[in-house]
Amino acid sequence: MENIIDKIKSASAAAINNLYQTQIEAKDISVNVTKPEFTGDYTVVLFSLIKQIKKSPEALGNELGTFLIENNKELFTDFNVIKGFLNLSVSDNFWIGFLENNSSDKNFGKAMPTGKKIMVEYSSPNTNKPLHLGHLRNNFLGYSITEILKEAGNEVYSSCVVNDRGIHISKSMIAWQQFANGATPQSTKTKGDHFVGDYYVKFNDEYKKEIAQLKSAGFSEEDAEKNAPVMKAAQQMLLDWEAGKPEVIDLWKKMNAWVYEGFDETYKQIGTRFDKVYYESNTYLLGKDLVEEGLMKNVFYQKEDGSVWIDLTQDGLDEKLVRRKDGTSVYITQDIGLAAQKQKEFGIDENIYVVGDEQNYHFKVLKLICQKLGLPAADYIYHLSYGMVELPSGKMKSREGTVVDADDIILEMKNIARQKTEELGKVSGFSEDELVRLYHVLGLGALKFFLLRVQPKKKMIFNPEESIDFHGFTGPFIQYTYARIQSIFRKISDESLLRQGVQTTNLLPLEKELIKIIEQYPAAVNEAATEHDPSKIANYVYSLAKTFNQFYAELSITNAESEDKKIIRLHISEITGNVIKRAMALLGIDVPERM
RNA sequence: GGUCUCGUAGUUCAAUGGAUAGAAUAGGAGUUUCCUAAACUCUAGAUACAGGUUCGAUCCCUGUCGAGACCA
Repeated sequence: MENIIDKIKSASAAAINNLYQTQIEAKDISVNVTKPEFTGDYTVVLFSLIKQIKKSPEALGNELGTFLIENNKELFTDFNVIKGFLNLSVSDNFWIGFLENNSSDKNFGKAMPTGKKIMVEYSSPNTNKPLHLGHLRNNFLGYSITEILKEAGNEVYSSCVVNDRGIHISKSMIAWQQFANGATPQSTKTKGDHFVGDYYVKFNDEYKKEIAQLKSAGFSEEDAEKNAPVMKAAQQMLLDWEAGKPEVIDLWKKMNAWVYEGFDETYKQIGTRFDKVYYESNTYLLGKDLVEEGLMKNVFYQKEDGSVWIDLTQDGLDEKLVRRKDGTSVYITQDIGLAAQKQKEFGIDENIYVVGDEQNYHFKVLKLICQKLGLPAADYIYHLSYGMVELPSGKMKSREGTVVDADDIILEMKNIARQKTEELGKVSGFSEDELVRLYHVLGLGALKFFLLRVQPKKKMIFNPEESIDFHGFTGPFIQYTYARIQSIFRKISDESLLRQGVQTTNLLPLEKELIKIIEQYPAAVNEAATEHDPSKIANYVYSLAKTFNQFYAELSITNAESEDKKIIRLHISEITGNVIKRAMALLGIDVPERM
């Protein structure tokens, strides 16, 4: 359905066509929401038009305004021209009609199917350490963009590539073998991913110790690093793994299973799920055939030592290695292979990677290579790049113990939710189960909103000293607004009021303001989807909740001055609640009926 | 050294090239016989610097300074 701004654009284009016989496309006309200090609802910016239509902005504005009102009597009631701006007033009837058509539509905002298939790859953890705050940003972004793209009418699959092989895993394995004495997550009552992560840390401690010993025995720094026994053991273990040595494979499976158990618990908490999980241990050999193909097509070339490269200097990048001289592949080779694999398996039109911005260069290269190889959909590889989550002191560093652990922060958020709720004392009559559920919804709502309200590409700062707020531009603020609305509907005795038609013909400013914001919801979803930016939804839903709270504070709903006003305000409340719930769901955030 | 990203109130974030740069938080002052005060109202406070393009620049271009990432 065409929204009001698009309507104004096409009406203006038609009017210009009619008045001046000048072809202007609707999309080239700029229409904004009118600033509150001026009269009107929407503003046509005239400056850009006067080059083609040789008129003064005032004359053009007046002629265009007159024409628009004459020919769209049901839509516009009035206009004024100030400098180069044509301010149009939209009739209350239009808004009331919009409200009647949509107020009880639970699916309001869901776009018509586009027929497009999109894959979103995100999360992609390593199996040697537990998740931290940065991973949460990744997971929330990936989940949210998946839901947003669905809402915008696409068929979306989410996928995850688990980095389950390589030297880092071997390190944890060696440390466990040497120091664990057979301990398990069960025997130590430790969550599996933390358990394995502890041995990764243990490995590094031991490695440092050995380096220090070797150095004091006269080794150079470099030689010490190479010859430390634990490092040599880890490297040997990786070779054994590649050779398929049974006891190594068994240990590897056992330790990965512990990690997966831990991850599953966290994923369940935060609501992450995937349609398809790839394991690098299965995919790391992909792409080898594409190297051959690339050589045949002369996309790649071979150096004298036998290594295979691609020359991207024409595209402003460097030369990139795609196969080592010993025949082993590099990271990007398997990424190319996996991109082709996803394409084959799912027939996707767009391939989105949610990966941190330290890999910007990698994805530029990946896209270029795929394009040059002529892989289908290579043009629609999109790197949804996001900035680091930093502490006030700078980057989180595991070596300095400044990593904010995902499980810890989730637990802390829930505890804050509990504490604040108890202080307010509004939850009498809740069972213990309901309370636990509420703290979960509030704690995760605050955390998710905090991480999603910022544009992905910007790095963000998290200050653990000042815990995440529950007031202002936050998840709980919006959840609270929703709970208030539900409370209204619990109180009204006569449900049939909601099925009655709206009789009012005039809207108060706050009533109209709310309807106007609601009308923009589908456009907001569309914008978030095309820009791959959940923060657009966060900002949108916040402004909706904020405006509703003003409306709620100033106007009485259940005790409205007339029956008609009561009915229309109930309709407004209902659709506001629906939109808040839908928009929050796009961020992966649940809303409580009471809080 | 090369490439890329970012620089907006004390702090954390907004602003398809459009009007007097919005919020939140911290600060100051208020609002509760009536739908949930996790709310609402008022107040004070910012575009790193210098050029350029444009009717108009926080946004585009160039340079400087500052923060970060990647590649050696």
